[in-house]
Amino acid sequence: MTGDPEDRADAWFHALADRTRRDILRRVLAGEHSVSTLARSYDMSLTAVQKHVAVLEGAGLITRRRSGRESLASADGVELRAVARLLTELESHWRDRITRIDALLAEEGSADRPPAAAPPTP
Amino acid sequence: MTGDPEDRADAWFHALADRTRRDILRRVLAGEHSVSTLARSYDMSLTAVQKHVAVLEGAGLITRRRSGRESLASADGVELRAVARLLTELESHWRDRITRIDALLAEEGSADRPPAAAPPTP
DNA sequence: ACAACCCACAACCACTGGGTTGTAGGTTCT
DNA sequence: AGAACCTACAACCCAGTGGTTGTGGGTTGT
Repeated sequence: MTGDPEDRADAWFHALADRTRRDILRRVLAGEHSVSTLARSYDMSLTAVQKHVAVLEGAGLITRRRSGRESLASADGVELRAVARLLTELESHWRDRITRIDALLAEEGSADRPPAAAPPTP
Repeated sequence: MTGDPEDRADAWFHALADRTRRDILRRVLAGEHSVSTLARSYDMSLTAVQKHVAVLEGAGLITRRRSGRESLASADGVELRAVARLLTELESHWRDRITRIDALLAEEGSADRPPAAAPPTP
């Protein structure tokens, strides 16, 4: 993990950009699952599922602990909230524009119809 | 666009999984930009930027309109909110688990220390 | 001790993704 | 008309991704 926000975002979105991984994430968010248990749900080899789990783990979206011969994957929603927050920050660029446009319109409006009492520039 | 939610999610996250595309999205959310204007900001060919814009458009994250010889890209935050909503839905799996665990703990607690007055099963 | 099971890892393969260059067509400006 | 500009598209290259099989090692149950 490099710590660079852009790298983290790359890892997050890349991990989420596969439907199998999203499904694994759903299951794991609902409770701990072993890799082989997860693998039984998909029409692919165990190794493939292993790799998907590794990608999710590398992105910090899930964690694993060993219990005897099996490796249990679990996840909390905290990291997902971080991803959602990033999207909200992106969206704020748009909201900024909207408020900027509103400000312009208001200014224009006041230019067309100047205040009756005091002039705007003291 | 297939309309299948999983396909849409694939497209969304894949589009967001590239820092150049995220940056383009930021700029475009802040206001309309032509493709060549965008291209000037990056150390890559115009064609590469064109492709990035096409991916974002394919994912429904931005739209384009032609104005004379240039193609202006713009975006609103609505689609991004949809992505964030999807993440929140994923996270809800986790919250469900937490509330389930809380319920179990509460049940256990009441079994250890049953109510003094009325029995729980009427 | 042995079989059955779960996992890790290496090697390989087909396909996609991000990047390039080159060519060509429509627009704007002078 | 001609130059400069913006975009579109095809063809290609290389790296990475998602998938496979095979091997091997630790764990559990009989």
